[in-house]
Amino acid sequence: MLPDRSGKPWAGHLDSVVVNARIVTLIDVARAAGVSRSTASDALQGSGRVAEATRARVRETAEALGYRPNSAARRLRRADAGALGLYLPRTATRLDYYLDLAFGAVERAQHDGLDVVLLGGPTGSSGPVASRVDGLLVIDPDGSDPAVPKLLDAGVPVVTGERYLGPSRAPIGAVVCDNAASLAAVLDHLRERGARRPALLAPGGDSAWAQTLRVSADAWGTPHGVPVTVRTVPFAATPAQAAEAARDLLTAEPDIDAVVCGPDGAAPGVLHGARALGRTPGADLLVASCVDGTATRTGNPPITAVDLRPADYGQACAELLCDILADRTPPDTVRLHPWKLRTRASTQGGH
Amino acid sequence: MLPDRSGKPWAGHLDSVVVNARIVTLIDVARAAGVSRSTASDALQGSGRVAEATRARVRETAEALGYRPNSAARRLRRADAGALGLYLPRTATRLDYYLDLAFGAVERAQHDGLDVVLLGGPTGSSGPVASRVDGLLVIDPDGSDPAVPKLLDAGVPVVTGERYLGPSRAPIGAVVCDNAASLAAVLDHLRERGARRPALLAPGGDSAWAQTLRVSADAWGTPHGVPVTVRTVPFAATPAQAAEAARDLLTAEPDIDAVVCGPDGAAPGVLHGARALGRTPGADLLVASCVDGTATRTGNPPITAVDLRPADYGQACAELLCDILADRTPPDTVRLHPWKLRTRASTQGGH
DNA sequence: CGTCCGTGCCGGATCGATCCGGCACAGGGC
DNA sequence: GCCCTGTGCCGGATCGATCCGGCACGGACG
Repeated sequence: MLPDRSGKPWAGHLDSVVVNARIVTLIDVARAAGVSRSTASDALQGSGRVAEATRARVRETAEALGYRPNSAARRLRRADAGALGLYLPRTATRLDYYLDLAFGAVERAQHDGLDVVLLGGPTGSSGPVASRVDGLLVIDPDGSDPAVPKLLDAGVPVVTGERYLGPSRAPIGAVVCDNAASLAAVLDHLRERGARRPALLAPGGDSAWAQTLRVSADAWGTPHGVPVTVRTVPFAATPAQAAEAARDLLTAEPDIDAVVCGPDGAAPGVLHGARALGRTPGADLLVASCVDGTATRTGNPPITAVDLRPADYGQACAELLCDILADRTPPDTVRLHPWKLRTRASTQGGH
Repeated sequence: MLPDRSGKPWAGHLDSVVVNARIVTLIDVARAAGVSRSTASDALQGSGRVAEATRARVRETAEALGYRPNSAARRLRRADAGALGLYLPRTATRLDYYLDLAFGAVERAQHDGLDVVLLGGPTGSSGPVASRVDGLLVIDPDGSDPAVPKLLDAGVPVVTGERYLGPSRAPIGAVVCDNAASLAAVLDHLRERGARRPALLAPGGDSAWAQTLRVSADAWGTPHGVPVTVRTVPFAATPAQAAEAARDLLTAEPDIDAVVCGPDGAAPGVLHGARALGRTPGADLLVASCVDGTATRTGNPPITAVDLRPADYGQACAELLCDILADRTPPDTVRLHPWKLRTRASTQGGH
């Protein structure tokens, strides 16, 4: 039996005015415009040799008939998928960051006529991804996530957001942030505001972002002659865990006068834990975060943070992948994404 | 020129061991198994009449050769798209809610072998969606969002999350929450905890959720003989706006002893605004939210809220759409999604 | 006037999987 | 021995857009 291509209850209004509505194909356009399929195709594509008058006529006919190219047919012929896959870490934190990033990627991808397919979590590999997407965006790949190597070996080009530090094949491109520099900027800012004994609640996990933060604290402290106390909390730390870590830290080393935490989600917990010990965030204890987000913007007090500009970041990742797919950029390109320090009341100091 | 289907630098490891690797098609499998294309197809599909021994042999050959069906070809022949579109409101709030929901939808869709395509915001319509997806999920459709009518008229079935109240064609299915009941449950809970003068910071906007909340406050208040003061704040209220609204409200009517706010993002603002007036959230002022989220879970104090269980909600939306597409469920089905009240310290009361 | 070349358009082949009608063969019933 | 039924497999057609080779026509030039 032929697949049902006729009218359905959900058919659009265009169909409801025409009896026995059918999908308009290129052949219909060609017939109506009095040309052949090839000419119609060339006219609409901009390819081939077509007289300007013919091209215009075909375009008008297509418009008038409501012609929509069948994407499956086009993809079959062109041997591409017309879509990018997007893999986000399935962590409980930084969610608004990832959603912003996703929409940024969608915006850039549709600029190149590509869809963005949201890939499932580590659980369901959901079958072969190769023939369904032209390339993959893998965001904040964690070295211990078993899904990442599979994606890197799926047979399509992969661009990562942040570097991939795992053992598998390297991605064909990456967009990275200079996390060492942004952490240094935060520590510089805290020093400027009077902090002498900063500490870092570093995120755990095997992502490049987390690893860089853990390593960079020392790299900043040594030349400044200021040891930075580093304590590791889970990547997706709950506020309760963050609060407990902050209490431990401030109890063990009471002269700590500034706390930098990793993801924005942990910041409210730090505020809470500090207050429980009688400290006043923003005054006798400066607080900052390495990631900006709802929690830092709306904190009480609002929390100084590094704005990674997630929507632009997502755009940049999609742009790099599109550029590589279209041969506008050579493989193995790495691009740098700029960040911005948002100074807020939590590092005001001055007590 | 033929599209390049040969080895590429990003080809997977399977290709790197074979010189001149090619994509394995059904014909290759058929030849290797000593049968015709049709038989190979039937054997792998489970359709047609095929001897069990043959079926097993074909399956093994396919596995051994690493055969992956070309999805474009399959979609062309079967006249389907193999994907669902997901349209999320591009609001600045409730982001984690929507991301959880999206992953829920992805999980359910891949159970039916479907991809989920993330649709862009109201700006870029990104061309015709009809031939790229088999159906659409439109979440929290706002009556004033111009993109929604376009999606409803795109020529594919649409399932909405929450009802669509706009003027356009109705969706073919919907998954709804009983928001009147959940608001009533919150108000009941507050009364039980001693509140006598509750107020609602209702969300603005034309979504069914927002409209229901605004209407339901009166519906609860009248039989209880307790007027519920309703003040409308923007749907995507910033904490600052929420704080200001709370201050206004509590200044104008100082005997208000409980505030219910709409989205979770507004709750911290309410806490802040109340404290600025010398009130103590959780003690002499109860606070609750109609949506659970990071902000309510991690608030200080943690805020009682209605958990809409977004991941399950996304699954339910995808499931309804899949069921309708597969004719397992008749069109125009509406399903009810259960919610749960999370009681937390912000409504402890007892001062 | 004959040849050459460039423009404009067209026909057929192609991508890969699916589906339907039909053929061949074996076995059973009369 | 003949017909009839049913199983197992196959060939061709099909989905719709794209792409390449090639044909026809008209102007230019020697």
